[in-house]
Amino acid sequence: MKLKNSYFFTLREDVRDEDSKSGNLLVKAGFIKKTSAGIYMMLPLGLRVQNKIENIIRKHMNETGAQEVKMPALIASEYYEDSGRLSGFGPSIYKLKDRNNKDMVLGPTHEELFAYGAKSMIRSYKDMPFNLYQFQTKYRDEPRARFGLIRVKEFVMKDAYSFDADEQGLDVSYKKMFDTYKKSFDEMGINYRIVRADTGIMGGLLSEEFQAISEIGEDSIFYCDCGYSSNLEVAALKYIDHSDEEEKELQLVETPEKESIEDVCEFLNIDQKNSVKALLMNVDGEFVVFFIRGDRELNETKVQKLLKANEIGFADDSLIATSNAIPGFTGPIGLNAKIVVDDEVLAMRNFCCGANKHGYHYINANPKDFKYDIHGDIVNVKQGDICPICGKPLKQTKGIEIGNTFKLGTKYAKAMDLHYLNANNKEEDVWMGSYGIGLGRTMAAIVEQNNDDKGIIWPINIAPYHAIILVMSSKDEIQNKLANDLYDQLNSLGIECILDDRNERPGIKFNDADLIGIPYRITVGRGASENIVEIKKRDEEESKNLSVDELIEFLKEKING
RNA sequence: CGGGAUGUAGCUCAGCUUGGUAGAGUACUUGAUUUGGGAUCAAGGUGUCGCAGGUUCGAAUCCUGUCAUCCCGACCA
Repeated sequence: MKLKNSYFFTLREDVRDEDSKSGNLLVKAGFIKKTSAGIYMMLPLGLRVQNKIENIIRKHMNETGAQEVKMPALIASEYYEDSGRLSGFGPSIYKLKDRNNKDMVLGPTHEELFAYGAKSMIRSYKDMPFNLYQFQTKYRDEPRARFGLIRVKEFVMKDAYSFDADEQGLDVSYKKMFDTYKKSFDEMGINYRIVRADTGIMGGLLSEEFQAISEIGEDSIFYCDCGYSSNLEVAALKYIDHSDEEEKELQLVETPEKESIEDVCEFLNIDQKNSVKALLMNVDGEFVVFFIRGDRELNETKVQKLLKANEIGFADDSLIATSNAIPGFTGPIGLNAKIVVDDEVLAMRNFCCGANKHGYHYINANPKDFKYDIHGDIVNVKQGDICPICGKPLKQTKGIEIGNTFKLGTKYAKAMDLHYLNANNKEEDVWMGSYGIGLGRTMAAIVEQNNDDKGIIWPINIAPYHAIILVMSSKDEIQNKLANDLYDQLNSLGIECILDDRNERPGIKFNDADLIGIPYRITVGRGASENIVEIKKRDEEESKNLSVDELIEFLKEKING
């Protein structure tokens, strides 16, 4: 790309409506441009990066024998009705009607169509395994788009689907995709971590996420040196068992006007870890009171699973009034409501809790003092908790989910009637796996991880171009000729180049080169008459002067290996 | 959808409290001097002040509504 006559622009100042580092840098550097919230144009540089990411994934996918296809994005609603996900996705799915009033959707993900497609192929167990994938635009009406390309309403996803005759087969197919993802993200130079996650709307048996480590990540990740790694939403709590402690006598104490757990504990001079708090919740319209340790938070994902619930919110006054619960003073002892208690509470002894009497709490309460309906792990782990595998303290970080792998099992096969005949002439369900990578999100995550105050620093394998040649004085014949010759020569060697031949001052060219983050910068200036040019890596301070021949050898070595 | 904030030139913003008819920087055009880290001088073009209604002799400014965008929460690649 020669900049002089190209569609190329950069912005000097931060843009107002992009707060995330990556969003701001990608817009400033002219890789993307927003058209509305969560919807972006891919400009030439941005598209090149996305294509590089795509090609790395494609290469590794093809190596596994997976076959590339392309499904439509515009899909008749009936496919999603069959799987039950039309309602499952709720308002996140874009719905529209065609001229004949037929219900259509813009595909948010493609399990249904792939299952439908697979039906044409699968008759017998001999027809499997196989794996299909595509790069396709997905549409999701996100409740809130944010962070530039990280959470958007329209994005390109690589999605793959494996089809196997049984669970053992699925395990093999799954492992293949898992390894493919590792190879792909390694090649892109991403700092990521693989974590156990919730299966969510996808359903199925197992979900693992590839999380790019980043401050702005929307997911909390807990991990341990022993190899344990989990998303907060499913991270199991390893609590300390106090059940061997001697039980003291239950005692009612006055706690006037002390409603929050902080106030109560401070007033009674008790550690919050020795208290139990109540959460008065509305679970699909039913009043449920949860009891957890005073310093903990309820984990909605765990609750949804435990209670097989959809909607969880705080209970309003009318719902609370169906019981004898008193907000601020609710406790499990003598409470007439549906009670769900965290397992950790059952292992606590002599704790403080509400007395269901205005202005009073109990101290030295114990599990034997109350009844409950359901118990389970329903809280978030937090810093200071220990690893459920090895018992060492857990570490915490934040991640951007760039890829996800699911063992779906037979859920979609059952819903979509995807069956085959086994060796005994018996009909069986097909075992599916699904595997996604968000391309734009991956691009954004890489920018989040690779930048400085001057701009982006692309890893070489996904940089839009390998090198940028700056002509210091574009009116100088010798410099121009040298730069143009070099440009042609490098490109012919497979070293992708930008030639900055604009009639701009050096400072502008240096700054733009830094902003767009091209790995190698070649400056053609003073030394041009002696065939000497300067080369500098984007992420290093020092530059060095080389003859043109030396430069070509150097870059051939670095880039073509 | 709940909470907070912001909409004025291509971009970043001032002006609004106290109404009087539109500003700066940057970018852009032309010329000159410049040319190894965002030049200098001179001349020049640039706006439905987000939109709609209201108050007023008069609204960017006050009031009402509405739309858009960002941030904090529930969702996900």
